[in-house]
Amino acid sequence: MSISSRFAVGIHILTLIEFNKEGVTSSEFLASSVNTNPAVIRKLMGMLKKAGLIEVNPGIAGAKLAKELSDITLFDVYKAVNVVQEKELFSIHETPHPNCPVGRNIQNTIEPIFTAAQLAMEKVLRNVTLEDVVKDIATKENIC
Amino acid sequence: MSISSRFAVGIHILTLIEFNKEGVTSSEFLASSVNTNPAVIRKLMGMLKKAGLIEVNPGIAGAKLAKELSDITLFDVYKAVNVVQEKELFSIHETPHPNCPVGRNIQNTIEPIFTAAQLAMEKVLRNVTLEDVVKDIATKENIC
DNA sequence: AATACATGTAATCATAATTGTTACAGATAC
DNA sequence: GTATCTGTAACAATTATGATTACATGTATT
Repeated sequence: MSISSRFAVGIHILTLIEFNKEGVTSSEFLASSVNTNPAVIRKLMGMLKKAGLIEVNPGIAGAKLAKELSDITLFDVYKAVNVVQEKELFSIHETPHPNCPVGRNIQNTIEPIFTAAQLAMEKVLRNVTLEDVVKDIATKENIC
Repeated sequence: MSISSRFAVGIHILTLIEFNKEGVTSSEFLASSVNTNPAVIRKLMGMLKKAGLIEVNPGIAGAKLAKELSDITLFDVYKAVNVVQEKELFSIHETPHPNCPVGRNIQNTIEPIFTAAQLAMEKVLRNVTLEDVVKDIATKENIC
């Protein structure tokens, strides 16, 4: 099991909008860089727009960032593209048998541990911004 | 997307083996508590056995723990039941376009961040043992 | 040996999520 | 009005999950 690549593609989209900020960043342009279908990109753009991360309008070509680079964390993107729900990174079997001491308690015992693990993962994402990503790529391209 | 309930069920199995340590813990008995099919349990028992967490033998009813409770972490169970591969909690789109500065760098830039997030999650699992789980349930049952 | 019962394992199925594809409606600019 | 873009829905291919059935294999008991 893996978390959907919508997350990675969402980061790609936002990063490329920044790199191409002087130009027009259409869904087709983005799709070419990501190597996927423009409709896939437009669906993701809709999610990013709904989350207030980009500005994009019907009929008008190109998307723009709606916030400062340093003000968008990877956690924001992660939430925007809806890859993992709150407290649902781990799934727990639904109906264990209530006549068994383990069966009737396992869910309540495990749930806070799973939630803590999920939060620890998400904390890492909160501590990385798009600015970090853009700068890292700029460094790799020697254009810093 | 959620991580397979094999993980939660694996914890359930090991915990119930401990609670029933005076008796015979067969796949049918476990299946009844988990509320699933015995064949599902036997498949998981095979994984737990392969990881050295339980002892179980063909033809002989019942499974036993192969280690001390305090010596089995939830991370051990997580690895045993094979729910998430190393560095693969997050998936990254495979073939971005190499002619684009973002396309040719995004994978290498994102991968260490994703790995760090996965490791943070797994660290929480490493710090919880089956003993913790068993004691928590015992407390809830007022049999501590 | 024969029987009963357990584990080990493969095949199959229903369901759900993901990703890509096509198509088209609606909005904008020229 | 035409061209171009976004927004969105419908559909298909692929994959993972979890349940189910069936049966081979191993052990204990009689």
